[in-house]
Amino acid sequence: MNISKTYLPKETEEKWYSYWLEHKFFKSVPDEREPYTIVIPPPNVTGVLHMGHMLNNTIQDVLVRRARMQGKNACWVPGTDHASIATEAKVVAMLKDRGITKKDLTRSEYMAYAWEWKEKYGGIILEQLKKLGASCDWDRTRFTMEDELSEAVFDTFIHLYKKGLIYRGIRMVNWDPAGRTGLSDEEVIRKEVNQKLYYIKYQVASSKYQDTGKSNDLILGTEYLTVATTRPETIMADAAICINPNDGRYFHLHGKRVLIPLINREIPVILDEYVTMDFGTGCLKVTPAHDLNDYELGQKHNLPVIDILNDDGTLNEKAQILVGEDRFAARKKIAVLLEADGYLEKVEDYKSQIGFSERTDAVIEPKLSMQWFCKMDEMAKPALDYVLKGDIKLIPEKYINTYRHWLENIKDWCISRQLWWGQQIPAWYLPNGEFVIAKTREDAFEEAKSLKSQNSDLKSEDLIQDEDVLDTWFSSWLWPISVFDGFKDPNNADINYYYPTNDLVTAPEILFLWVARMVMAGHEFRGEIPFKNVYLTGIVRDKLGRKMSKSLGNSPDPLELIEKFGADGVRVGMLLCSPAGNDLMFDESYCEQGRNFANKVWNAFKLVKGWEIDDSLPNNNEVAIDWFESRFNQAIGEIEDNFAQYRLSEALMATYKLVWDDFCAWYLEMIKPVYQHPIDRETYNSTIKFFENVLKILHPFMPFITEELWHDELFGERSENDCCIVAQLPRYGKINTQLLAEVEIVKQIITQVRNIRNSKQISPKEKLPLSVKENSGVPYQKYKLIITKLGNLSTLDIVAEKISGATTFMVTTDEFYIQLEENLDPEAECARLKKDKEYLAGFLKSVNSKLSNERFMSNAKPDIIEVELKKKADAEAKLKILDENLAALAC
RNA sequence: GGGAGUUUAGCUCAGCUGGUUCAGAGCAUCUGCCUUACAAGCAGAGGGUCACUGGUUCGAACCCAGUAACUCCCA
Repeated sequence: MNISKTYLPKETEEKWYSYWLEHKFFKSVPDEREPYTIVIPPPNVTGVLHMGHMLNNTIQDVLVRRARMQGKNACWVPGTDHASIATEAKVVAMLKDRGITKKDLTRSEYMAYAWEWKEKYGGIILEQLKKLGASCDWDRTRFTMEDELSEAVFDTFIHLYKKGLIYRGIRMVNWDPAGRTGLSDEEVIRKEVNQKLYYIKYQVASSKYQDTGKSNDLILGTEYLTVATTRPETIMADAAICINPNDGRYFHLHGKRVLIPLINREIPVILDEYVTMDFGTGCLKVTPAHDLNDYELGQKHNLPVIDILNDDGTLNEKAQILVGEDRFAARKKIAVLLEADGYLEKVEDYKSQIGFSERTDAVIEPKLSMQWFCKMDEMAKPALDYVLKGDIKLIPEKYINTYRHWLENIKDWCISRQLWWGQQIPAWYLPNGEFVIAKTREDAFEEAKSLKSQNSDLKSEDLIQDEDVLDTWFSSWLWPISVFDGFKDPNNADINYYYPTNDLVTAPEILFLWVARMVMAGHEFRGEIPFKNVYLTGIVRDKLGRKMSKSLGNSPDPLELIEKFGADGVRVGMLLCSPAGNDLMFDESYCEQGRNFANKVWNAFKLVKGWEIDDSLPNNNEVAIDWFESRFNQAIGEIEDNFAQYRLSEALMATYKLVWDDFCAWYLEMIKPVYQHPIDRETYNSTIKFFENVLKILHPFMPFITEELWHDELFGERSENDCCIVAQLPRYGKINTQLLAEVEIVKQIITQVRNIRNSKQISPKEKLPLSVKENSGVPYQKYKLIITKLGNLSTLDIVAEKISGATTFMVTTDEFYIQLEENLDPEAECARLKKDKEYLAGFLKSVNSKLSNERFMSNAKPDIIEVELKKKADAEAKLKILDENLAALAC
């Protein structure tokens, strides 16, 4: 027999992953069993595995493997998301490498390149997930832009449009002037930037105007108001000046009008409590076309929208001055102009948050444009109810508040994007500007012909499809339904069996973007929830608490981690530092701990593997066997409880301690035969059984090492399909609580003996004599063997009298004596006992003060009083013994 | 600006309905061990004013109010 000294993950992992695949253990088809379903949050096709995926998918795999081992029909559906913007960026970069620019391509040429890119790189991340051990049903792999899923997108778009839930409208979007596209909020990166705050003077009209109300009669006064702005180049787009109605400094401005410097356009002074009085001067310039908040303010006050910027960020004719200048150049120039004409009061340094394009790093320009929207308020209501009623559980619960807050203040969803990669909006424009909604040109043509306004010579080619594509989330919100073809065939066997799914594991960042919308889609299109539980993971940070990011370079490469510590080690490492819902401060050392744990299991196996059986030997280990069985069952209960609450790291820790401490450090040590001595058959068989159970409960966390060991001949013959991955988890069995309690006492005794050995620097090899004067009723005879073995004792005598001149210790109220060869140090002994006494006396005092407190006695529940009385009795008994021992030492 | 959350040992976190000898776990640290399963290990030990200030209560890490620091989400 030649077993390596440490566990070597590499060969094991590949071997078993292929074995599982070959034997189709990940595959799921509907049958009579209870289903357990997870749909993967589809990673972007552009994605490479990062630590967030590692965490997320480890959790999913643990849940799926556990369900599988509970006898459920476990189905984990994998797939990828087409990720419009991210992919478009990759494709544009690829084209650039080949010397092609997107502008030179037609839409269909471009799409051909994009698909080429997708086919080449789009599956990388799924391959990487296999290294982690992810037990997805790969036959079910889907892609949000494959034909069938796109069909679903078009159908739902049309459905919602017909229902009146989709409309076109003008709205402020994040405009990237370099990329010349709108961006979603998620693609905007906010950074703090040093800027200048310009204080600009606006001339106030005289009071004569107030009387006549005709602007012709405007008479200029000498009065000015001052506005602080970071964007002086947008003053030409101003629609009003806004002040807080409660601002005492400006009561005299109520109802007045002012002139925009340089262009002398006249605008009103309006009142709104939106303006903070202590920022800047308290006067806010309202520029509806170029600021989101100003836009909303403008809507409220019916202000005109004057857009002075072109798509590329240069000023247009509406600006009247500096036309054609870039916005930043214009900013500098206008400051000079203002200064020259005396309109610039001062300039201050100012720090503020500015949005940048994730792709081009250009400063984002809020811009009004025609977009498609999906109405949300109607759909939000049932989505909220599901969560509030508890049909869908959010874990941790704190997210219910966040979820509610969002849904109660929901805004319509802008679903169009100025990109090519994605589902093109199925809207077709007629030459007269009208449009129809239809899936195909043919359908659109039919539809268009039926419009009253159309003349009969309308041709199919006259229709022009909307250039924009749909937001990626407009396909991913259908994911739990579309992966089971629930749109194409709403009554098929898969969707009826697997839907609603059980658990969704995802990041809290996309609670609104994705989770809430899936709930809406589930209700809208199936009248049902899409999943029962949503487990929201934390964000993986480095140990300094910083988010992991490419630019910081603080993110380890998951594949290198797997290389270094093994997949099992990394999985354990991830879970060890991931309390439910909190961010996790990842550090490689957790993976090291995971690897060490795998190694521990490996070595326990080596030990048992080395044993020879001697059938003539009696079983002396009944107590140890009974104890471990009870302890195991107790731990199963704890683990199940933790899983029920989705406390995965605690479930793992309970498993870890059961295996390392109880199984390895206590049980195996209790029964381990002396080196090169055989073991009896009964103990051996029980141990093998225990070991097999240990492998089972470890499997969801550590699939590879457990599968490897499972197939060792130590555990007997295995048929081809007898694998750990499909073994049935041990069920909760009976617990002997008295035995468990007594063994805890036994462990304390052993620890005390070892402690004394350690503190007196006695070699671990030297056997010590121990005597016990039992007062508590613990049947020590029963545990003699165990205590003698683990305490390395020469004798264990049960005595009736105290032994003088011995080192003593107490466990509960039982007294223990070790007679050492050399004289004990009475002073040290004395000091130790006195310290114990002091502690006990203090403890007793606090108990007594409670018991003598009338209000405690009259208010506390009877069982609490009972406990206090018991504490008192115990403490008094122990004190008595201590006093006797102290007396014996004459100190 | 609005909302949510966090603060317990050096680190990461448990601590349920206020009451067991309740101040815990893992890691790290320290001491002693190469005791033939494992030094990626074994044995033992030491670490905390439960952020701060008040309050409620017979009793507070836990409930209430305020303060401070940090984090996230929305704007």
